[in-house]
Amino acid sequence: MKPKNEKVLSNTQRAVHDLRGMILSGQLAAGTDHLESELAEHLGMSRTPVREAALMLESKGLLEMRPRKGVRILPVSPDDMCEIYDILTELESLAAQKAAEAGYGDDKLVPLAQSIDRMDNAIESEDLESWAEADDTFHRELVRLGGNTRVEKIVEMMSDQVTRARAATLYVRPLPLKSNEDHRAVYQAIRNRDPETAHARHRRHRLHAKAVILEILEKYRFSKL
Amino acid sequence: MKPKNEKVLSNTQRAVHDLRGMILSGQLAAGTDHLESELAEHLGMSRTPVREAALMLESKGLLEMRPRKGVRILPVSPDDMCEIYDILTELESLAAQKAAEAGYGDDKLVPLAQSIDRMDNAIESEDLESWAEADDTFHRELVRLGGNTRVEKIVEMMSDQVTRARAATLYVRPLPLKSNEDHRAVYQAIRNRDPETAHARHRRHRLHAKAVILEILEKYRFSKL
DNA sequence: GCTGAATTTAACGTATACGAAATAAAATGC
DNA sequence: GCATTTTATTTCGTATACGTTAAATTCAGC
Repeated sequence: MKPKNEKVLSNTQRAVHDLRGMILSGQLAAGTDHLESELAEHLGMSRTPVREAALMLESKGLLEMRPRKGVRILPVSPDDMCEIYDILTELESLAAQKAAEAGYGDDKLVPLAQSIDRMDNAIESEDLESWAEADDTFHRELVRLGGNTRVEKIVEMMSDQVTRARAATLYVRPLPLKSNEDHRAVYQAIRNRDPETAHARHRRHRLHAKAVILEILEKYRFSKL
Repeated sequence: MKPKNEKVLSNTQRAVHDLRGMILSGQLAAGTDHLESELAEHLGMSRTPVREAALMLESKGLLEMRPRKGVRILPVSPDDMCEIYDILTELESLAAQKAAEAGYGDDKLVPLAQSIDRMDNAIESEDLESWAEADDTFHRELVRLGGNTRVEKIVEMMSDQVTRARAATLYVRPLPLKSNEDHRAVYQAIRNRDPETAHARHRRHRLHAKAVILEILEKYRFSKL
């Protein structure tokens, strides 16, 4: 049996996927400009699907289309980080609360528990890359359990915008030793169907994360990322 | 002197503006499908800018592009309303808190105060249309004072999605007599630079609004709007 | 040598064209 | 008369072409 998962993506979809990847990986660096025609050639398609993709990524906040200056990959300033972390704080805490209200059984919480374990292991072996990946999974899964599809979309959008910043600061941050305490507390609150605690604890977690990041940005004089 | 405000909008921008207007006004009804070519003809332009506009409105959640079924104007279900009100609750409360932290002088709060007065007058004369308009202004101004541009964008997006629903329920709702007490309390908390109260009070206000709306939708069996 | 006007160039915005894919319609076989 | 295959039609996805306009360059005048 051949896997029928070979979906036929349109060029526009491919362009969105590829451009997003190139932006998040830093291959298209923050602050740089790129002509539609260059991007089109690089992706092996005409300008039309590239423009459509750029329009979509523009409304996701990853880039900006400026007539005759090309497509600009948007940098993220400390002020932007501040805005984004404030939003993530509110919406993820809401998700934690809703997840606790939903009363999930342990089986539904397995991915959450697993990501916490993976973070423990990663810290043990000081593997920051896998820690970051597991942390992402935890947050994404938490939001998913919150059950608000719009919150999911918004959080994903915001996360995309800070991905480069996270990568840049990962190795100058203190080891997030205490961080998993929060994760566990949130997880337990959801298991115990305690919305108040889930909300409050996750909120605290995010506020702390924001403070840590902003301190780093200040200390290392990162003005654009 | 002729007003030089006659900006030259691109066709794509015009299409976004016009289509949004037609959707919010109900001229393009929720749940209906429209071919790109029809819309293009109606707007007096080719398919290219219409497609670009549709792409943008799709990422704003107003419509959905479905190959060969045309552009579908997205209806808003009670579940959607629930999601949206939850988000508005969190983000507007955050804005109220930040506005109070910012420590604005009375002069900066004039529009807020004015919109409250206009709501009073509107209720006095039972003019629901102007009440709704002033209420919108209050909320938009509050969010603006919050100073988080991303919150502004998101709230605007969510508001667009419920505009039709609000119009549909405006005349079957009880007169929002108590509502202005909340507005005043939030306003005073911002003046008094009391973030806690501003946040809590606005949150309460929004939670109540959500309950009212959902009750109406239930009572009148609105399943799509 | 510098400032401003004229010219050239380049990039975008958008119309148009066309092939591919999906749906609808028609025709064929049972 | 119904199911199935074939054909026709429609609509979209995307390449291409072109006029417009902003930016860059050249040139003229002081």
